[in-house]
Amino acid sequence: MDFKRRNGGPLAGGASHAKRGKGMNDWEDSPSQFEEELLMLDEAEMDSEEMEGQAGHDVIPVGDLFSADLNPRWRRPHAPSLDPSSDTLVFQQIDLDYYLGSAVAGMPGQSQGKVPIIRMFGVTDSGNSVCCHVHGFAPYFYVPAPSGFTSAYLGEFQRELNSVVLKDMRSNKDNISVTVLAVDITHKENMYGYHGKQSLDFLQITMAMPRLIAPAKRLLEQGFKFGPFPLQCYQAFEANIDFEIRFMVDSDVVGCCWIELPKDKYRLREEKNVSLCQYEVDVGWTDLISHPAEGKWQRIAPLRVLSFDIECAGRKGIFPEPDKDPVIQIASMVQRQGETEPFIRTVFTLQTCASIVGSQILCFTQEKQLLQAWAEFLRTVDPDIITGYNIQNFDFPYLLNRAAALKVNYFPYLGRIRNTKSVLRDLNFQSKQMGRRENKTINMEGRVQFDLLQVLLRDYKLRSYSLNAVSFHFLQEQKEDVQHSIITDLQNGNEQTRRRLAVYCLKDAYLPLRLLQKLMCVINYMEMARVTGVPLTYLLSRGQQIKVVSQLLRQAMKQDLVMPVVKTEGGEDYTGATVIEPEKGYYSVPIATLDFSSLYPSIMMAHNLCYTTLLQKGSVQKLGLSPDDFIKTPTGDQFVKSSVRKGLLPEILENLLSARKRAKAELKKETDPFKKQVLDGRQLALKISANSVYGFTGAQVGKLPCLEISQSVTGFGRQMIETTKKLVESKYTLSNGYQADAKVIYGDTDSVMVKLGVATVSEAMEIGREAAEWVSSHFTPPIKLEFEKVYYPYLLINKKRYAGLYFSSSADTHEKMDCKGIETVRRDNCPLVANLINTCLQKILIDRDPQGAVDHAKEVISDLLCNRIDISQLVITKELTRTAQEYAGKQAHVELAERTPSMCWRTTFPSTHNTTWSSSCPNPSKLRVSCSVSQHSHAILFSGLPPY
DNA sequence: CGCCCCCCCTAC
DNA sequence: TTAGGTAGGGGGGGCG
Repeated sequence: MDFKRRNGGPLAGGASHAKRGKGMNDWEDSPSQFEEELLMLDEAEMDSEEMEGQAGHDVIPVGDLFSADLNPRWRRPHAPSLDPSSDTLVFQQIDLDYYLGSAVAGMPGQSQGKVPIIRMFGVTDSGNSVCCHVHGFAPYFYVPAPSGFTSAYLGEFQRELNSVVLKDMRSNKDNISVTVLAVDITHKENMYGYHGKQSLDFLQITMAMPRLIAPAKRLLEQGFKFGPFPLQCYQAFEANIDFEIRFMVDSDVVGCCWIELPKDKYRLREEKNVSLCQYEVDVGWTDLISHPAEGKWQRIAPLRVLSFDIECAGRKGIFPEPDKDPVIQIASMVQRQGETEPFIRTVFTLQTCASIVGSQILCFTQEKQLLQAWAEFLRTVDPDIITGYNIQNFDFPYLLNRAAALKVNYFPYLGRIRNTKSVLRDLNFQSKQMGRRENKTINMEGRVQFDLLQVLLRDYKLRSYSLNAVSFHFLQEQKEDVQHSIITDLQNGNEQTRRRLAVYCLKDAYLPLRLLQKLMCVINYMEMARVTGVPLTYLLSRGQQIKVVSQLLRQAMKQDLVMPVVKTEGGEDYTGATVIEPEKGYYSVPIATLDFSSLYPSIMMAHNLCYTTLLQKGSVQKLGLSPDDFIKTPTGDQFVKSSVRKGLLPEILENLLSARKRAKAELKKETDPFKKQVLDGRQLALKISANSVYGFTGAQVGKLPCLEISQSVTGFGRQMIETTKKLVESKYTLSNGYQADAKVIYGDTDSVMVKLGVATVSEAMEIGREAAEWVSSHFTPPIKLEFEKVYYPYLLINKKRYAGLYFSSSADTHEKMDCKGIETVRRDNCPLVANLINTCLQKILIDRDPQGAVDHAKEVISDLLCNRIDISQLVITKELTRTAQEYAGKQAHVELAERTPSMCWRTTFPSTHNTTWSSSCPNPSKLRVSCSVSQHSHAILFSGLPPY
């Protein structure tokens, strides 16, 4: 039941490793490893292709003029001419938005005034960019028709609603004359609650613009009167759906899918192009074909990914400020998705800079020109995805503010729409998952901003999120060693010192690309977009709920079910899972672990739990249901069986899980590593999506909470883990001929740890498998208990805190030492503690030497108190602390790590809440350390004051 | 010192 | 104008 990918890497921070020790004076001795890499890239290219315009021009001094033709590689491949009467246009859509614009002649939809137009951006197989304007789709929502309503009243309803919405507008700067485009009668059913499948008359109200939906909904809710009907309040349905999602659901488009525009069905813009894309077309919304991401439509277009990093010359000890401190270098690397190396590597520098093999350097004498030229470069390269490290909250805002300060007027046009300025905005995002997070946003139409830091913050739990630490963790590679404090000095030196800075800057642009590739971010995010149906950008800018909403709407539409708008109000929490009281201790016998796979999804499927199957109070009598038609859950809630109506949520879950099975099967067969990656990303996305459905129903401040569902799910779960314990303990007994009475010593939510009383791992595995199968037969499919692993030996410290040697594939050798909840896996302890405990656990579990663990712990602590600890192992974090203080200045919150048993500083970055540890504590009297080993459990405990 | 609450982070 | 859930360990601080 993983809700989040975990940090699966090695224990961070502990290992000591030599850093390239270069001070100001010894930098020129030898090229760094990174420079050698760049050289190799250069040589590889020399071998494989003719060098057209680049050879011999590694350093280009640029005066007042800047030409985009400096390097022919910058441009996208030539776009062959397109004839809409004979050619279809096929592209992978990667971004989708809408705008208000004038209707285009010949396209469907309103012709008067401003109309909403969907815009899709994408790339063809040959790498050409596409901007596609989709016409004729208008926003709408539903309300139940009042009783006695007939089509004769439609006109009156529309006129009256139109008039109240107009009256409600405080200003009408767009000069809107028609707000309600249409009102139609449709047959729909409220998805919330089972009402005997009667479909009712609903009014589908189509508005002229998305932003008119909210006032229309509000006016109808507050009380609306028209014609002969009395004043009444109307409950709105689907009035809170983002317009992009509405369009995608209705046209069966999912994020990052392939779009086909059949010949004769679209128009090519030969003039009046508003975008920088190579093809710009118009199409009616019903004329485009969306291909489900299956078979050949799973492929990914050769997208251009740009990674960049900027350097600024700050003043001593002050965080750079864009109104004062100049941008001195911008390094950029561009790579095609699917290729292994960037084909553009360039640095824009202020003042001269010595050449770097394998990269192109453009030197500027004026900062203004540098910025101008880089913006031009970006528009020429025309990337689909822009990455970097913290570009969202640092590099882009800094560039925009700096360009504004220097009045570089053509700088802030970074999107693909010519006349749309990129503007900086503050965004406050708050969720329970991620806490409160203040972010900045910059609009960049048609390009996906894929800030690697944001990806890592969302998907990985790490001890440190600095680029250096992250690179070391995932790539075993680090940044070029340049202290921020000397950047300005390097800039003010000569072309060699600036060269050193440029190498550093290039590497900071290179590392995000490497990480993106290593973590398969682009592929995994695309697969998530395809599986859940939301645009790629939503995955980084929005929460979890929108993904479920998108799937729910798609499933509901097939059955003419509509989603109500519910007002969000927090209520009482409901009861969750059971954690079996642990029999704490050290077990020198094998402990078998049995798990329910996908527990909550399988409960929802097995018992048909859904909005559409929920029987609200009195429904059983009202609908005259027989006891065979419905079930009563452990929490007393009632749901109709699938024989009466199959729920939407179970359907969604079945689709997700069966698709996951297919993806895993295909993954097994597939030999192409690239396709394998896609499939693996897909199965992961499917698993995560299935797990988030339950959370959605329980999200009380959410789009459609239903506590009857979520509390029934956990209720079944509690019942099941109890039943499992009883079943196992009743069958595996001495009296039934087994070696011992089995005992469930622990269990959490969906698992039981069983002491079977056997001596070997293989026996435990054998009985474990048999027990899992036998217990499964007592539950409704697809609920299934599985044998997962054997721990041997096993140290059970407390609820949610244990460690053991993990056996699953082989009974002969353990795969790892598995630690749960202990200091070794927590990020709020300094690495020293984690390492100490880790070593102690190894001594206890692997060496089976508890006394050795005690001795080791005592030794470390005594070393610590006598200042004998070698702090070199903290060298990485030491550097990070300096970074924090120098970069964040007074903003960096530095406090004594009083609670930690080591001499550490704790440094918290205000922006990321990222905590790092470093160096000696200047006040050892605050130190609080002790170590004791409990006689019963052999557990290492740290508490209280030291024996000094 | 015990008790309660808050905070952080983890296990599911 | 936007946000997935509960259980639970363990440190630390305030309070009586």
